[in-house]
Amino acid sequence: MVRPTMEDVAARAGVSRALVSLVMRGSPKVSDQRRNAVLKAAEELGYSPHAMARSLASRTSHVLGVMVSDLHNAFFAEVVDGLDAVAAEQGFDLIINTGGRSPARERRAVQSLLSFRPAGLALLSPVVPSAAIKSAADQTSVVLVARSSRLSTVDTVNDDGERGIGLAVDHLVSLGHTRIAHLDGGEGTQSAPRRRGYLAAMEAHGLTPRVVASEYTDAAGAKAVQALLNDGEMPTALVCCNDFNAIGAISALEEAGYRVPHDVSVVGYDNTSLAALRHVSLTTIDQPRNEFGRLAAEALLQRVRGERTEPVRHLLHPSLVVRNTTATPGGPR
Amino acid sequence: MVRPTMEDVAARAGVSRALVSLVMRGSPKVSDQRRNAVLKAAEELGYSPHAMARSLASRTSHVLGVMVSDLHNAFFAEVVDGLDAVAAEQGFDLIINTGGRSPARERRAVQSLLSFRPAGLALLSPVVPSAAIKSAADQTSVVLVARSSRLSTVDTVNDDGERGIGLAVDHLVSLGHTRIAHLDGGEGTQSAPRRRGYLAAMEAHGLTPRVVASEYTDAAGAKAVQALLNDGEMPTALVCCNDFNAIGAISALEEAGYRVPHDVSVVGYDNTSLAALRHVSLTTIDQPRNEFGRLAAEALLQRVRGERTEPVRHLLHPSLVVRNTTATPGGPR
DNA sequence: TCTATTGGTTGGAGCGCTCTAATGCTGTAG
DNA sequence: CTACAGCATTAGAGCGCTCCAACCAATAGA
Repeated sequence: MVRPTMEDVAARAGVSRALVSLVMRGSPKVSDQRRNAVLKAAEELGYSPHAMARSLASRTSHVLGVMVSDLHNAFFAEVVDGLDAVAAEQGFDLIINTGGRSPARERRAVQSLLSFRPAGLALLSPVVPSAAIKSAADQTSVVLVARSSRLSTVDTVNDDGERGIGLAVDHLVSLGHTRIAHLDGGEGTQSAPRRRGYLAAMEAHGLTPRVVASEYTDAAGAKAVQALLNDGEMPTALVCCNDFNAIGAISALEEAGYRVPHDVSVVGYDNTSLAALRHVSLTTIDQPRNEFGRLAAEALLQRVRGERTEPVRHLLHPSLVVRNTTATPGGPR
Repeated sequence: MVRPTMEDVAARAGVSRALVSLVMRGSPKVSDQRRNAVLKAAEELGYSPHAMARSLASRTSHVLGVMVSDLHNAFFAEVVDGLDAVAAEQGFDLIINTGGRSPARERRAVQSLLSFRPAGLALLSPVVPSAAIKSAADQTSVVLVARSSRLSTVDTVNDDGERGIGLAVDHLVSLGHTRIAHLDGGEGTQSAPRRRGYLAAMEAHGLTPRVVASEYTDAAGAKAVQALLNDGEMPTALVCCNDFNAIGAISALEEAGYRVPHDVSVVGYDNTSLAALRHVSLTTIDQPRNEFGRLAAEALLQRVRGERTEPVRHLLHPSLVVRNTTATPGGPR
């Protein structure tokens, strides 16, 4: 378990430690003969370079830190895929961490990532206060994904939630719906733009909006439908704040004897893997998650390379994914 | 962006670097006066210790590496929660990484984790060949979660899949079912014990087993039901290899006009968050995922502390979660 | 022939920290 | 008044690596 060092490899290959260092970094200015000797010795000893010693000595880092606020949410898995693809392309490694949506734990997670002195830090939908983000940004380049910020030192990558909900409303209107309600995300991070988008789209179509208070869970979606039922008149279409909420809404509708989409159309938001299940087959709004990750990584790497110091604000276009929970009012023709 | 070092803090506090080091490590042998001066200086400078320099100098590590084979699967999120809880308790940090279920990428991920010289390494359901695991185990303590191994140098944490499926069969039999089929996981990691468990349980009850080839996806579950339909006689209950498979099976059953659980009962495996959705409400087998993580972390820390060198093999008891997809044959009374 | 030039190679300093051994400084006992 | 604990504090070496400047052929140009 005691691992060989460069010195050991150098001794075995009969060269200096500096030469081994050059070989390990793939320098061209090494004769083939020596290179092979070094590689052979390294192989025989099972040597692999010590990342920390390397970055300590070079005063540079080839590591990007990623704080995922919620590992349970597959949304972030795809963002990480995008980050990883770009990072790997450019010779960077990712180290990931999670805050479990608890500010305290998240703060610890960010501290822990910073203690590795990463070249950059991606915070995926962080819940820590803005001050904590600022202090991290004083120490390294920071990009925020799925959270906006006015800090001039951080980059951000978000989807255009206003536009996304607009797509949902347009789709329903084009099917002939006029009584379209919105199940609102309440305090959730992205619920404000989504609500704005709903109101704007309804107004643009000359329709009367109806916002029902709800939350980002399936239980909340079901509860909101109960409220709608008690209220009397059921709309012919529901635009939900996210997929979980939509699924809850659908099950409550079905329990109450409504058929989806025959009697009521339902649209979700996020295009989670859930929505694609044939048993669910939810019409929803897709966010380009992989692209989020790619752009976040690129933003970080641009700063690392010193190509840019101005903050960048990416606002990506969501898209509509039509499945089987929307139809013309009165049922599919 | 140029960060202060211990030297800077020492100068500001008017003490030596060694004393700052003692304060940072919470040593008791520092006078309160100096301690406060140091903490104040550190605070003012925004100093935080450099994890790599620290572990380089101390030749020890307070980091556990975690390789998650698939970040998209929420199963692992809970395992990570367990790992994190125990690690944090004992002053260890987690660094996570993912292999995206690709052996090549996974290998890179493990290499990257090893380059940080972690105190231990947890591999969650790795797909790399056993040789790669062995070579990692030569370099640090390794624990495998949701993958078994005969390597004498690694610990393992698994659920007893045989017993889990047994619980499902027992449950169905107690409801009065006799024609119970198993949708098999094919090449999947845990499908062999699950199949064995099914066969053993059926035999124990004196029933005729029926294994249908399938896979760990909802599409495969639906396809297996199609095969069953073409085959003629539909069983009254289905024990599926996992939750996704079960959901696919359910939707295919419903499309074919069967009611679940009225005509056919369905049991999943894994108790994913999916299963708990009211729209799905799937009877399934729960694995103690959080416990997986806790035990994995403890196994690692035992080795780190040198308390144990013999490998440990944890085989945890799964449990049955009854929801709304199982009932007496012919429908709930 | 002598000086540049080039390409391969090396020693040594130093990155930010920890750890050991040694230092200075009380206070108490002999 | 010396001796010796016992404690807080510090200097210095060293962790595994990178980087710089220096070095040493071997070749090219004058």
